[in-house]
Amino acid sequence: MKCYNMTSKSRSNSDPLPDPVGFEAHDHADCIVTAVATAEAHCARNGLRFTPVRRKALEILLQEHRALGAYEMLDRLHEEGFGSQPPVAYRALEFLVDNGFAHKIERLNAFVACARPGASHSPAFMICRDCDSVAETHSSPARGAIGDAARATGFQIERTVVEAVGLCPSCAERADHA
Amino acid sequence: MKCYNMTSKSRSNSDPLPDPVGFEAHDHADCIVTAVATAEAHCARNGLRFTPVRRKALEILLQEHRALGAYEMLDRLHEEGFGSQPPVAYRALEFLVDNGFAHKIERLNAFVACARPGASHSPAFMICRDCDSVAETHSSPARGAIGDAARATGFQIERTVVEAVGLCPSCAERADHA
DNA sequence: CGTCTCCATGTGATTTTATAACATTTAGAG
DNA sequence: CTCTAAATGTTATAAAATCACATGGAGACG
Repeated sequence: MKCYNMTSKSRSNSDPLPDPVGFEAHDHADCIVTAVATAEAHCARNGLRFTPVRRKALEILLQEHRALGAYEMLDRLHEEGFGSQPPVAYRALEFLVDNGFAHKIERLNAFVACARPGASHSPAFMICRDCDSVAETHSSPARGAIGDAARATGFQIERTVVEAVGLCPSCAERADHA
Repeated sequence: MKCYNMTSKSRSNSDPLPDPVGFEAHDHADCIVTAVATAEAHCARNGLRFTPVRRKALEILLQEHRALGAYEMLDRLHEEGFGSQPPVAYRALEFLVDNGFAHKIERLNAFVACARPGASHSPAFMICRDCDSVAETHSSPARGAIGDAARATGFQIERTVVEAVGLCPSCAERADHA
């Protein structure tokens, strides 16, 4: 299966794929296998329990390949035979986020699988305001204006939320036509 | 009244002020007057209605000088004689945010008065995970890794959310002692 | 001055997102 | 085998945000 490193909220299977400009095409089935294996190895190394719900939650995020709300995740997990109450989803997602297998998109109150599992990084996201697709890249908080400000004030940065909102290539093109 | 350009969530009047390292001391009463006047002028110039609720909401944010949740704002507005239902607060806050008089801190689901009203800018925030204080600075989205990624992919950035989470100077110092 | 229209305000109701509290189960240590 | 700590499941509730609709006031226009 071919797909693009871009996530779209409400795209049915019959819709055309979004314009891949700048978003690397890759083999999705393979990337799921790889990501799950990476997570499994990380857990084994660190004495973490990669339990069935946690594994399934990660698989769902990878399969969907888009930002999923906690309650959407809950529905999926429940369909798969897990519990039906919010904490089931929130706990699995918390585990994935804490261990770097997924990220929370604050702007959307939603979660995406990490595009670079294993690699320690400060993620940054580009969020399309039109189609809600999300692409992950990385930022260097220490460099740049915020790093300077932190050094100047004595603020110790532990984590950064960097989310750019705008138009993805395909929606920008559509907007131009109108 | 002297205060610091730093906002703290749960600091009673009797608590000592936070360490001002890196946070400019300034005359707070004056900064409120200036900010309100700036907003008023901007509205006059642009045919916007700077109504009583909107003005009061801005004054409250400025006075509090910290990130305020929508429901906290609602309580304050209600105390001042305005309506008691959530839309009252959400609408006033939306107006302030849309016009650059306030910003939403996504990470906290809360709002702060803009520290640079009038000046068009991409705000960035430093949020203390210990005391919830928030300091505003600015970022340059076009430069830096995210700008590069956007250009490379054809993503059009319209707005950025940049929030650094970590320890403010005073909480970092306290942590060192422990 | 009237009146029309648009926007703002106010309210009740509901939806969406997230956490608290506690019982039960299960994996792994010893 | 048993003990312990962590994980799972549940009910209940809190917190954040929006919907839908009635009322009211400011300004445009005649």
